[in-house]
Amino acid sequence: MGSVILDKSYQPDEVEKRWYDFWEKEQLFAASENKTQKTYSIVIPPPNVTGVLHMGHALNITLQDILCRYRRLKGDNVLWMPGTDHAGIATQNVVEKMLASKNTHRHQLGREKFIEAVWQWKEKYGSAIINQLKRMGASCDWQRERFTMDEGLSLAVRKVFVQLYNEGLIYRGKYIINWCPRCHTALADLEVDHDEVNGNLYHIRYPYPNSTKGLIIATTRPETMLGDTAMAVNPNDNRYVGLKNNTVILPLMNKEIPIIKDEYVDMSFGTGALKITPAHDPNDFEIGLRHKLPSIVVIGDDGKMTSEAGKYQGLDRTECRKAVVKDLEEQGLLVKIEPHMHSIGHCYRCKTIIEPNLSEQWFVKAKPLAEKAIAAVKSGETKIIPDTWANTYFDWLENIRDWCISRQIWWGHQIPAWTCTTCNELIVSMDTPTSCTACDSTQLVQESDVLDTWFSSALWPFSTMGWPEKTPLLKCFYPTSVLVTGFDILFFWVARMMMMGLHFMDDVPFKDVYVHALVRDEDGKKMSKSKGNVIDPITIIDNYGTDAFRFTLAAFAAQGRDVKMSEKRVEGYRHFVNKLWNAARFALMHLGEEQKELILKDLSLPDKWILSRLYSIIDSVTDALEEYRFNDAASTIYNFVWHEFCDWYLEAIKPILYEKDKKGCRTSTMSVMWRVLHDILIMLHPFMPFVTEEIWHKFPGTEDSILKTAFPANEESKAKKLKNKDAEVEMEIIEKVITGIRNIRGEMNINPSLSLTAAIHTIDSQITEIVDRYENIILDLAKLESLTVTDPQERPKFAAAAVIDGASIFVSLEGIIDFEKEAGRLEKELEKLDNELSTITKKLNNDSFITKAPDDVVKKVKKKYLALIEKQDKLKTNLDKTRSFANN
RNA sequence: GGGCGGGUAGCUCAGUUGGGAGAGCAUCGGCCUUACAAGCCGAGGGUCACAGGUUCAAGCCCUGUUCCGCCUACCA
Repeated sequence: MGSVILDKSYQPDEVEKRWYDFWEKEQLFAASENKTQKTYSIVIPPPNVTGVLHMGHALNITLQDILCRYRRLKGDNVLWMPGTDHAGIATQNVVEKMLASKNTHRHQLGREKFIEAVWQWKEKYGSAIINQLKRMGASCDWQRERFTMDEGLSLAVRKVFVQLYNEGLIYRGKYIINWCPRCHTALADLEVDHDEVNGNLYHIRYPYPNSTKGLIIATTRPETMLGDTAMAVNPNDNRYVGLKNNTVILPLMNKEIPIIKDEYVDMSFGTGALKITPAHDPNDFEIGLRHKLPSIVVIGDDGKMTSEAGKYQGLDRTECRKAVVKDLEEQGLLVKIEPHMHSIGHCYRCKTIIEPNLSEQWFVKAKPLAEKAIAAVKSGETKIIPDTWANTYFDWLENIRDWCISRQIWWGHQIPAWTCTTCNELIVSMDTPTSCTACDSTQLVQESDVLDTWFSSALWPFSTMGWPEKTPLLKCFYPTSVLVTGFDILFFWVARMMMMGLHFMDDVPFKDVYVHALVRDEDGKKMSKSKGNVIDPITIIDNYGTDAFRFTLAAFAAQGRDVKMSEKRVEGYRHFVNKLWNAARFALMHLGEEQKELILKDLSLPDKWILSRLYSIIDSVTDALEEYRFNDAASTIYNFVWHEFCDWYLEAIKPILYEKDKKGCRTSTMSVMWRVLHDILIMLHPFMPFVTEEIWHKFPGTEDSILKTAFPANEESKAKKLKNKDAEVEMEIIEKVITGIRNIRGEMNINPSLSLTAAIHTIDSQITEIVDRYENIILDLAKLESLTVTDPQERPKFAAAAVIDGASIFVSLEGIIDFEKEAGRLEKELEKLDNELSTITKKLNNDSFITKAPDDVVKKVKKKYLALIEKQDKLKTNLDKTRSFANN
């Protein structure tokens, strides 16, 4: 008897902590830097250091961990590089809030003190997310954990900046950028979320000088008119060809501004006249450049009107709009207000409405970098999976605009540029210069802006591996094998890593990009704090265990489809974890300590069958994982474990284990049970690391951690030998006999404890043989007292009949049979059969099907037809008999 | 405006070269059968969004319509 008795149900909490500590202590996740083995590497999408784990991380981490653990089991030298991102604006916001609660402000502290405070904050809270990743079971190489603000990574940032500047790919200039008045910084175009809002279209008359007549423009932003420096019409617009006036008066400001002609103006919109505000609209800015118009900044960095706005100075931009509209109305210049749907940009960090503002910023010239990034995916050097995302990737890169990389915040990599206050020379350098390169002055002031956080994360795949040094790590693991990420950062991060990787490493940063979906709530809505539909992964883990949670995520992670998460689903997979646990519990009750090899002598049919099935499952799971079909892999194992291994195999071998079946070889059967469960544990390990490790250690014939074992593979000729089609066919016959009998029991409401006798009528020698040989399996699983095989003869009267291919089974129900009920049951069967038969008959009566369909298809259909006819015949006979019995 | 994805059982979804419509959960009926009631056995339930087309054959391929979701864009 068995060596270890497991508890009746699996208790995850204690197990998880114990094994994670063990794995870390033994350094089982550590990558080796010598390149003798096949290598496999992934860099983690670094979570924000301020962040807490959400569902998106949970899915992302689970998928990466499945890949990493799978690859280790396959024998690869795996590096999973972990780390966090300094998340400039987000982190600064958090710390500023903290300061505000202490009634202070960053400007009160000063830059240096403030940055110090952020570092302190990071040290204190920055490990929260890392600990949460560990609770997910993430098998990262924690010794190598990186942070985007680490010294090494900061050096990489400076190096990249200086080189790009010297190559002319970074420049500084005064352009319209997206300004967040609340975060008080410029943002890249990508960092602006556009939302449709119900706004108004204000029609305003700009009078000609000394006239009450004038031109009418339409605008959604009347407050910007204070900064208008022209009015524009299309040169092809007939309405304005013979225009006498070439100026209008800007209302409220009482300033004469020119009427210019520019083809940009859309003649079909409104009156075809457009007001031009070069300092507050990107298009107007371009037009302003073309026509050498002055730019007047009327809205300041704080969102309030500047002194250029005259009497509106100091008003907030929203208040100013109201005031302007009111004044225009009073002066009779407001023609009308129309409701107008349009989209408005919001800051992606704080949701404040973005202000397009003229300001001096740093930019990356993106086009040349983008071209290489496009080519690498076109040529297949990097594969995007699912490939539908490649189109999105191309579309963005092909239309890319220059990337504004400077941010007016303090937390981040300060731009390595200095201005000489004496001669105004701009110096860009890796190291802090001591004197001006032009005039030798020592009066140098460093650029106060910091870089966009995504600038440093774009370097992540190589900066984490020690670049610009030529490290062994880079040699081993760059390019990385795959990047696993959500589509929401395809442009932010993936495309930019491609650009930087190709430029600085001269090679793609990853061979595959696996783009997974978003996790939504059970109604398919995006989870958000404001909606209150957020499910906290840690709560799920507390309640259901990490393994159940991970398996749920994997099982629902179908390519191209969002994951809808609900506790109920996790609960379902917790049952699966428990099922596995109990299968192991059962096995361990029988297995002895000494069990450690597969014995192939005297195998029973269930043994041959389950081994055959095991080896096809190994193939399917392997293929699915190689192709990132996580849900396929998960459901394949799930069905195998539950419905084949537990429902059929373990039940079928009970007669042998309990030595009721004298013909069985108990030793061999136990070895098969051992081997199949052994391989199941390994295959499930990437999905459910904790429970598999726990069982593994109680399992005979195993030593050390399950992480150190090998994934079952089919390279051996053994696999070929063990795949056994005959056994699968034979087992199917047994299953059908048993199911037929069970069906009768169920339909006739016969208590399972009641033992019955049954007879099988058949002339099929294969069925006869199998039923005879494996009688006790059938007796056991169908709860029969006896089963006799006979040639077709007079059917027993008090019996219910089940018809399968090639045989009728009569279950003796003497004294309990209800002929009416039995007739009803058979009629129902017959009806189903008739339906099937009619479609198949139609096919066979169709000449073109016979002539045009491939032979094997026709053959199959004919065979099916014959089988159905035979079945129909038997059912009819049985029905007739039953009816006649009923009437007697 | 452009692009992408989706509409299959009550719910969530699978369905890999076109050839017998599936799973889980939920529902109904029967069971504490010595691994598991977080379980076992059985059953019911679908015009595969709609309309055409190609084909011997369409959930799958083509065209159109419609509904939903997402991404993207400087029409004031």
